[in-house]
Amino acid sequence: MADYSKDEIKRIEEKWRKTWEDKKVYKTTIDTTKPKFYALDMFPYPSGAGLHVGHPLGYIASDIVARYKRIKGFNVLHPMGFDAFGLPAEQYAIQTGQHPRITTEKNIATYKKQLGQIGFSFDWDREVQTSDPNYYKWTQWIFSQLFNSFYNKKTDKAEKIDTLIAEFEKNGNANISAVCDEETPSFTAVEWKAFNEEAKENILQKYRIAYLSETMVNWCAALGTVLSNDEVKDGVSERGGYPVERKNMLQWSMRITAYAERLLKGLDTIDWPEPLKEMQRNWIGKSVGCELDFYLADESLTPALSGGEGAITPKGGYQTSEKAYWSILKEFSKENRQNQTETESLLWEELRNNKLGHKIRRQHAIGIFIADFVCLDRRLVIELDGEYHLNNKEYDEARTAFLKDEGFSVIRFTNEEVKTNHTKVLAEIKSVLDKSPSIKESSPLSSGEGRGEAAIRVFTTRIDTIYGVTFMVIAPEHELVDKITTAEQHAEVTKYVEVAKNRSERERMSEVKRISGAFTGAYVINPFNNEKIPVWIADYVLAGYGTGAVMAVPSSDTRDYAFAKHFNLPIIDVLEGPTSDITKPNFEPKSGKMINSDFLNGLVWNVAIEKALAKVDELGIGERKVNYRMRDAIFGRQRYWGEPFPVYFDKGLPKLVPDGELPVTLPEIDAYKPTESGEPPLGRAKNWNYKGNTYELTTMPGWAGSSWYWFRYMDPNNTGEFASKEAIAYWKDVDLYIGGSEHATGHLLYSRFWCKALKDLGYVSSEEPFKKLINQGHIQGVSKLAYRINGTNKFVSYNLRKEYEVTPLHVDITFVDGDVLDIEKFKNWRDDLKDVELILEDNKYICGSEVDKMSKRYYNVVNPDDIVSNYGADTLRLYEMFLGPLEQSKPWSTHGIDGVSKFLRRFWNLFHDSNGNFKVSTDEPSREEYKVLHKTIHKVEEDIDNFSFNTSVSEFMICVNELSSLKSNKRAILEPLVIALSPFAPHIAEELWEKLGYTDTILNAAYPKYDPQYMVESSFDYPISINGKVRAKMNFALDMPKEDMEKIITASDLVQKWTEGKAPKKVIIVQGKIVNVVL
RNA sequence: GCCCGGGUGGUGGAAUUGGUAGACACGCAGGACUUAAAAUCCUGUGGUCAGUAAUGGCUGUGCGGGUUCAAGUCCCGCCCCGGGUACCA
Repeated sequence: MADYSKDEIKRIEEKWRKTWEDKKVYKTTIDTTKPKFYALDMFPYPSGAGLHVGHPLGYIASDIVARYKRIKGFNVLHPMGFDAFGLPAEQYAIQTGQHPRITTEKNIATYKKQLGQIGFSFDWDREVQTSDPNYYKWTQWIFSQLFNSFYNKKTDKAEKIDTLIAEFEKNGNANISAVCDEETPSFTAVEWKAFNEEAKENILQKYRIAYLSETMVNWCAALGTVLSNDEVKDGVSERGGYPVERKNMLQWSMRITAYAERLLKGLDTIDWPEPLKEMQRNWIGKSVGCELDFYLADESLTPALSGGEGAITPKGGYQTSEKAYWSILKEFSKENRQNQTETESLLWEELRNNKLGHKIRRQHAIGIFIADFVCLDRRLVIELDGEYHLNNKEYDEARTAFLKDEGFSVIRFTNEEVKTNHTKVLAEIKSVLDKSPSIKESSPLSSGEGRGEAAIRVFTTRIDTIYGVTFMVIAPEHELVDKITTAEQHAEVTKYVEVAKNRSERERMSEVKRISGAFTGAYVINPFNNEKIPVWIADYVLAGYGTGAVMAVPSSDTRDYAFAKHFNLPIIDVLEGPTSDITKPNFEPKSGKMINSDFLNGLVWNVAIEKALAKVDELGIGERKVNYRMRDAIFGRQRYWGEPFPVYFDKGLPKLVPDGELPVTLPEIDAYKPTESGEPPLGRAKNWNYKGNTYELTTMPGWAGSSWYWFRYMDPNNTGEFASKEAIAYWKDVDLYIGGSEHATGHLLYSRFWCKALKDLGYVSSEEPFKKLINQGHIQGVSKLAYRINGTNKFVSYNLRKEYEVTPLHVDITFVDGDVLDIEKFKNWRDDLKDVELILEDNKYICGSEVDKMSKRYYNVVNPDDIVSNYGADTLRLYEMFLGPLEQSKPWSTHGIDGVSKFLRRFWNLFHDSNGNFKVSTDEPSREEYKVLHKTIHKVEEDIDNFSFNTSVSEFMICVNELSSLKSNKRAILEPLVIALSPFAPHIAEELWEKLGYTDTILNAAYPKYDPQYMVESSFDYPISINGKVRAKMNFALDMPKEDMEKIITASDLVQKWTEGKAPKKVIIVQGKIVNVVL
């Protein structure tokens, strides 16, 4: 009676989804008696558009694997959740005032309803939402862990910052090998102890894995926030396509660069698609080379040594502070100058304006300290011991030691001395000054010691080509540009720097590569051959990579070549060989032997590099250096809808909210916009503070919550830990992860980073989070187009459009049947279409088609719900798998969905007689029937293991076709078959399983065992090919000796016909495969 | 430009270590059932030539070469499409 009709399908599927839910058949618990399997999908961001047919593609695949592994005896973890923080909900909030939480909750409800119709075996009790305070409590906690960690290069892992502080107290930072900012100053234990809290924290920020720093960020004014590098594509924001500019801001960052090497190496240990690994490798961008100094030629040094504003390096000029501290010290010294003590004022009046014949500066930063008075020319510091100094002997000693190190001598006077006897004080100062040598006279460049101070450092991976260097190029932003530019070139250089600065990133990228640059007038000396080479600036050299300076070798670098050609600079060949000529299209920069290269002549590139490196060492002008393209990840966003930081500011210093007081929940605010004063939206929150201290006002970026969520699924309701030790020990890592490749350099990189950091800190055991990863392809939408004749309200049918100037309009695909437009629906769609005139062909309006991203704005979204209501969930599941290989992108079309729908009906019919009554026979099946069954079991198993779901669906179809023609309805065949099909089409399988008399869910059945004995054949139909072309078939026993076969074949009519009686040259017999007769 | 993928019938796509190219499905054509349609079932279906037909020949996996008894699969040289990335020294 029960036909597998549309209504019946609906009844069956709804019945089972309800039963599964009621019985909680997907509930997963730790079971140490079974091996675990963790099948994970990339959790979705719940957008307002709901699910389209592209979303379930990966979910279906992972669900098949999850169900398959379960019936194979694994304890399967297969969860789902939502990446619920994000920009769209917030943009919507800005426009409408609706709280992003409400938008998000609504969207999640839609997603869950849609997902619930497809029969996924998700354990919804483990659902996570990143915007849930119970979840982001732990995101904040992880942030705190990273804030409290640094990267120890010796142990090659992250460690607690406390151990670093202990080391500072013991030995300063001299012996420490830790990842830190390049500009971190060195200090001794004594100095460390002398630092005030602020200075200490400033140092620690240079080591922390989560840290605050002044950095160049991608600022998107339209979105009112900064974006990470992976969120910027082609100079515009990935979301929305708004312009992005570079801007210096105080920002939270994550020191992912500390993990660059491990992130790179780890790729070799995981089973991911090669293109994706390649993307990560490129993103990390490791290049091995060396840094070396090119000294400025003598005439270029003059301005450098004149002192004053033209000083070339911090140590040689008036800017004697540590660069990293300059911004802080500057403020202090300014303040000090305004609040001078009486004694200081007194002395200053006598020292200023060269009164003693020497230029004296007051409150001047040297290194990390501020000296009261200093004469830079004579390297003398004059200190007054005020109240502060008097009470801190240790501090004074540390200062003196430090200043001596910097080459300064220090004389001290007490306040008393200055007040009571200042003539004597002045006389003493003058005599010391007069006695000290002027540094102008002892040029730092003539002694080996100071030489490095007047050099430009370059990074190169091709030190072997150093004899081909004919000029140097530095970035327009390079710090030495002002210092080395000669007076004659000053105007030109300044102009170029201005132009380069004002060209936005977008312009730089979209522009056709235009060669531009300017000569600075300065020269440097090639340390290998003492050649004098000019220094240019050009924007093809990036300030942010390497040292911001390159040694240009136009004969082996195409950019240098183009530059040299454009500005008519010399070119020296250093490579010889057929592919070593840069002007030829087959140029290969690493081919050929060195020429014109002195002691490197005749060597190949890699040998030459080693020799040249040895020379660099010998000269002491540089060292081997590994550079990474990857930058630290910006971690703050000026947005509302994200995780608040567990950070508050106490006297300007960032402090963590104690773990026990987490989460810091997102406050309610009146509008989701920046404040009038330009603070992030959180600045609007009323009475939102930590014990009176202001909280950090930015929120975490979208990737924060997704960088660890797979751990939370292991133990989602734990209130004491992000996941229990037991759960982490059991579930470990993800065995199969399915999702899109668009997350290659975002989510997938950050997740690996956090996983490694959590491992270093002892919280998890896996170095890599996702052992096996598959990128499902994108299902594209097929848009339908109508053609409006320009300047009219007429539309012309597809094939007639060529005769007019037309503009295509995306038409809602629900108005189109095949290619034919439903004119009525079209006209009623929008007001502006009410009165349009349609030019028809054959009385029809034919639409054009185009493959686009499936998106609301193209009106081409196909909803899985519609497919489910028309065909059922099982058909949707099978069809999406049958579409083609999982990894492949393809446009959606429902052509062929009838095929899988028909297959299910035929499968159903195997269990039913022509009246629709359930009827299976208990007779013993024939060998042939067994063969069909076992062939299917085997092939399907193999296909699932290879994630080749389309071919496994084919195999099921073949199986059903064969069983149908055998009219087989044997229980011994059908029962195992239902189990094998159940991962693909769980509803129909469960229904038939019940009809077969089982009361427990099919999920608890055991996968049928493949028995190869049914595959064993005694004979084989050999294709007989003559000269490689198959002409006939002959049946032979598989164990027949080749010689016997050859005799029969040679004697056969067929062969006789082709050989015309002559003996064949050769007969090749591949047992069980093919026979080839060669004439 | 560079780095990955990939090019197979009208369409989506199959093809272990080289071993019967086009599985499976859609579409199309013909037939059965039906008053009719839908549904279902059966048959055929790469192209081409010969033949009433059974059948047989030639040709065929982007293009041009090569290796091999045998090439969609391996090698060399090109063309085209998709994705990623971009002055990274």
